[in-house]
Amino acid sequence: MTDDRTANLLGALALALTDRLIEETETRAKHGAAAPAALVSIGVAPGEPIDRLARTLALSHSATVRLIDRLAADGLVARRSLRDGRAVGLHLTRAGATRRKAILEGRRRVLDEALAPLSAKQQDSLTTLMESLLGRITSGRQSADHICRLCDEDACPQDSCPVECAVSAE
Amino acid sequence: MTDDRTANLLGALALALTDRLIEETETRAKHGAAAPAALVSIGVAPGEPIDRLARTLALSHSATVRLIDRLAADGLVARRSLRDGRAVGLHLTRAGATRRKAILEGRRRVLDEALAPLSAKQQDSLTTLMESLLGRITSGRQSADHICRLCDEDACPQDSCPVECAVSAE
DNA sequence: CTTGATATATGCATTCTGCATACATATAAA
DNA sequence: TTTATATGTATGCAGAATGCATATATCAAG
Repeated sequence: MTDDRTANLLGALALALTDRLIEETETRAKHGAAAPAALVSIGVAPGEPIDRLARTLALSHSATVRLIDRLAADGLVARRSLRDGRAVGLHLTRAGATRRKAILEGRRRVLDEALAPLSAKQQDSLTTLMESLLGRITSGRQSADHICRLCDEDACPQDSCPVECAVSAE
Repeated sequence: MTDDRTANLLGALALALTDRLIEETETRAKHGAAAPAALVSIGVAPGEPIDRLARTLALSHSATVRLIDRLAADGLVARRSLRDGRAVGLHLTRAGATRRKAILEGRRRVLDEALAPLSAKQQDSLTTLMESLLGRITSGRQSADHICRLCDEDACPQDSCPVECAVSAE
């Protein structure tokens, strides 16, 4: 079985890091913690409909519509019509893309600061361990998208992402 | 500098784990994500005033008062008068203590499941690495209490907690 | 006993959310 | 074609959680 203390430290670390990540990204997009995730996710897959974004964010459809309303009012997101006349394709405006970049940079800064005390070698071992944990946590396409909703895709190409791999391996 | 991918994986892992931890603990206490943290924290330090809890939870004072109102209405928390007539001492009722236990067990289950793919040796290395990260993230008493707001104290005695140590070392 | 600080509580507004529903469009069946 | 059903979006409404400003009670110091 797993060690009491290891489990406890993992829980504290996850919570502490997420607090910082939310705080950092939320202030850059306003409209709650889902807003930065929306900007990042739309940037990864432009043109996707609201319905899909709702699942990635794990929000209800109506909450997502309202979120897009707010981001559109801020000039960060634009709705475009699709072949399918029912759906709308979501895109970032130029300002939205800039904001997205700032969000990812803020996130990166928080993570860099946390990782600072580790040597290169230690970072490598941590990476290996995290790959195992992330693979385990993932359960299906929807779960994967949700986990990676704030990820910087450039830093983690699809074929090297343990979350994506876990989905493919199913 | 830190590796792109390592940083990214850490962010994804923290977010994914916290999602699960919140989901698990929130359903057991209702009244939002702060409620389980309140029950856990009150259990660690019974008799503390609302003001102190507010800082641990990183909530405004009024929000904390309302949260305690709700938890008291559910019969989980009791206010007792203190020597200082202005303040109230917070305590868990019997039902509150039971609920707290369930919260910690749920949290533990989530963490155990995530750690399952690691061998004992790997868990040891992970522990060492996390000690460094947690020490780095901590900044003062208030920050430490906040980080540990959902921790199981039995699993992590004060003198072995890297967060506590970071505070003492200041 | 007065003044200022501290701790709690409350009125009010705001934000974010979900549910139920309405509406438009697509898809399939008759 | 017409009809029925499913899908995607939008909106009315209500509820939960929160913060700010403020009121009240108590303590501590002069």
